[in-house]
Amino acid sequence: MSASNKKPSPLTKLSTVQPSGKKDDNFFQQVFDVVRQIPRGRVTSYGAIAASLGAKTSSRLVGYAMNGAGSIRPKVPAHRVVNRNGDLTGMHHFSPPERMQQLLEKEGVKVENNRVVDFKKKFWDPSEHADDAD
DNA sequence: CTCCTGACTCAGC
DNA sequence: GGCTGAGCCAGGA
Repeated sequence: MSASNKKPSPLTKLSTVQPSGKKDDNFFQQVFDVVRQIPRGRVTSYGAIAASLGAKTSSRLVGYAMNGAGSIRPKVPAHRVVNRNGDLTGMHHFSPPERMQQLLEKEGVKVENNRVVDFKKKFWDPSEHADDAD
């Protein structure tokens, strides 16, 4: 009933930025780190990752960072990262675009019409597990 | 150095 | 209900 699906998102400021004189690609590194923490059979959105990093406004950078996900090591489950609608926006960047859907389905995530089924159910909030790093 | 694009998202019309 | 513009940061031409 009622479809009042709002996302208040308290936004916990847990940004673990360490201005130790070394900033480099901290942002990208953090994104990869969070994505790697995504459990199997779960998915998350770019904005969620960006928000967990304290840069929800930089949701674009998350996607941009994933651009090199297939080139960095260890491998990053970029296929578990979709947009806020649960659409496989980045599927076109995979070797074969269908690879993303196959990987998701293989992990138990149903995908239909390039969209994650029950995305909200499979949604994995990095902010809730951000503390589980290391 | 300047301009533009990009796997996003929100607000406005 | 869909389209447009603006904001974000980084990298390439």
